Amino acid sequence: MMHIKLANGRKADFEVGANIEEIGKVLAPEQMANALGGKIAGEYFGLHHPVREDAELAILSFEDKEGKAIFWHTSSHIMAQAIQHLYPKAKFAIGPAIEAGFYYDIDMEDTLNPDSFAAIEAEMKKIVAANIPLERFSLSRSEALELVKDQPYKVEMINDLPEEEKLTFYRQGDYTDFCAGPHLLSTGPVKAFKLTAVTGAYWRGDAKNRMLQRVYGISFPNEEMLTAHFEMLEEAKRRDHRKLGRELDLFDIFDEGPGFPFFFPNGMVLRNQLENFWREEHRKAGYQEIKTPIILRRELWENSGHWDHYRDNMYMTQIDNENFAVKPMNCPGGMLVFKRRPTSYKDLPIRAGELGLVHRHELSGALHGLMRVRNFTQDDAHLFMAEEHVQKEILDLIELEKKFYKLFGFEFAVELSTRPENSMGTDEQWEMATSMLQKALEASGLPYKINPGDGAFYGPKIDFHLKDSLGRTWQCGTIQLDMQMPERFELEYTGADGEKHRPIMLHRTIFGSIERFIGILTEHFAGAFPLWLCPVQAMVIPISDAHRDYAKKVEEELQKAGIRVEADYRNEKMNAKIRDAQLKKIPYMLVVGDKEAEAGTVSVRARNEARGGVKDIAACIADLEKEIADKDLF
RNA sequence: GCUGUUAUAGCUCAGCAGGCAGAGCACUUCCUUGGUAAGGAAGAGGUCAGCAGUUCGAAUCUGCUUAACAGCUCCA
Repeated sequence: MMHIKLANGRKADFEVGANIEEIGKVLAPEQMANALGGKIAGEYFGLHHPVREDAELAILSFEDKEGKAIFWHTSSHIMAQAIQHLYPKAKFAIGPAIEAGFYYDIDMEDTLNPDSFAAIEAEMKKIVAANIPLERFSLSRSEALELVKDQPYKVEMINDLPEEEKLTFYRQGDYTDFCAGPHLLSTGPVKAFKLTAVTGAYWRGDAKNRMLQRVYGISFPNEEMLTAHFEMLEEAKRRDHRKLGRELDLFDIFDEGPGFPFFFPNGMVLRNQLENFWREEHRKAGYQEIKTPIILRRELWENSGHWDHYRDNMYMTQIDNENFAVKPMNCPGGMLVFKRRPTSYKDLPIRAGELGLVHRHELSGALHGLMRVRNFTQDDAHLFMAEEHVQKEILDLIELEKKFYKLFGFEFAVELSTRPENSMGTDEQWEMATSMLQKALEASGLPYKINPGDGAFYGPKIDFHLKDSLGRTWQCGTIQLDMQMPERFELEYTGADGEKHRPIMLHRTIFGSIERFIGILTEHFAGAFPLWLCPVQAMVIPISDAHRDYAKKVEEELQKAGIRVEADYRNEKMNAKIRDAQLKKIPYMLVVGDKEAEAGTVSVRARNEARGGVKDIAACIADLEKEIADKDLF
């Protein structure tokens, strides 16, 4: 016998080997109608799973992340079965659950497109209606290879597994898949589903391999949830920074410059506010500011290692028959600034910030609004220090990053990226640099995960990732520890001992790229920026032409106080002016008519309708100034 | 770069299956002078992304190029 305790506190003894479904029926019968699987010691399983020892068990439903994964994984098998029925020659690769939905990678001659979906969905509907049970079984390697002999990708996967690995299969009717699971007990619960896209994806994620067809889908236990999901996607589309950038006249990208964004007057206000704030915070944190050229001689890039490791992404040019390159990173210029004169240990740490415009030749298919462009401004800084400074400097940096993200209300995920394949330096240097970053991360208490092989070619890094409106994450902040550049550029400082020493260098960004950050910011606030960032902070709305002069007076008073104000003198009804200001997401509308003109007041309407009332002009200015100074998030 | 989809007015889109290019919003002018999300009328605006081809005739069919979107790869 074994002892099972449930999350609801109930417990009982069971025969060893009783499965999760049987246990659940005894201990939590009321949950079993919606049960999809179970979780034991952090691992999740299907209801099939036999339990063999004492355990604490949680029953999983669609509400749980793991429950969704089980549901979607089975949905992917249902789709694969339908595709097998319609395209018997299809070769199947992998078909997992993802953060929202599932996909299956398939290799076949027929090319699928969105018009193919209706037939596949109809076939899936039959499979769901038949409520086919899923059966789990294990095979020896030779039996397994015999079973999948017509499926080359499955053969390759089996051959790549270690000899002793248990090979499990799931069978549902006429479809059998080599698969670790877990899965639902049958196909019936997948009541509502939709195929969403078909795209190309390289086998095993390697661009050198064959490209397979990846069919994406999403599924839910009922139609209402499916509808709600697509409504949520519609809402996300309304927040898309590319759309809002055009609508709010902030920025855009034209055919004339793919990946090279334009900023319009409204966008420049936003951008300058961010840069002003950045400068202020960095002054307080002991930074200097520099600016280095965007075109520099080829030899510099050879020296820095960019020529060997980054050449494909660099734009080249010639000046007077000599070779130059447009900078893809700011560091080499920063090195020259450090080297311009001898440095004493007393000067360290030196923190040199640069809002540096870099150009990188990104692949055309990778471009994405402001999030992925070919020229962008990094809020870069290079910190030069002795080894004893390193821990404190990294910790201070982590605090500075947190301060920035907290101000905007961003959630962020932290990763520690380690040595990539194509990189410079010795193993010893990399280990040392990585452990210094990791030590600081541990001390900071921030949760993080390791991202193996994703470091820069010159050193490991701590990355800060922010989410866009669809939940896609983008790297923004980064803290990189570099032991290569100081060596390559022979940087040194004179120590207290009179000897020359090599400084350690940190590269870092907070916004990452101002462009990307503005993209994230736009989606995060759905274009309704906090007051201090708004291109237009207040719109004066005269009710009729008779109030034009008073409106002008209000406009001028606010302008004198440094508030970004406009007035709408168009020959339109007040309602129309309010509507337009509201659509432009202007935070405050100051309506003025006879009453206000007489009393010297304004009638304040807030875009979020949370604040308002009739105020003296002076009181209105004071309130706006306070909110601007507080950088209040409402 | 790769796979799939797409490209019609500043924006959002219609134009069924080849036969004289359309709507709403925005813009200009006129009328209207109004109290918290759209007052009315008229006007102007397009080499249907570009280049070839098929056809008596192409926005519509075919090919190539360019750009965008989704994903892969890559990255801030």
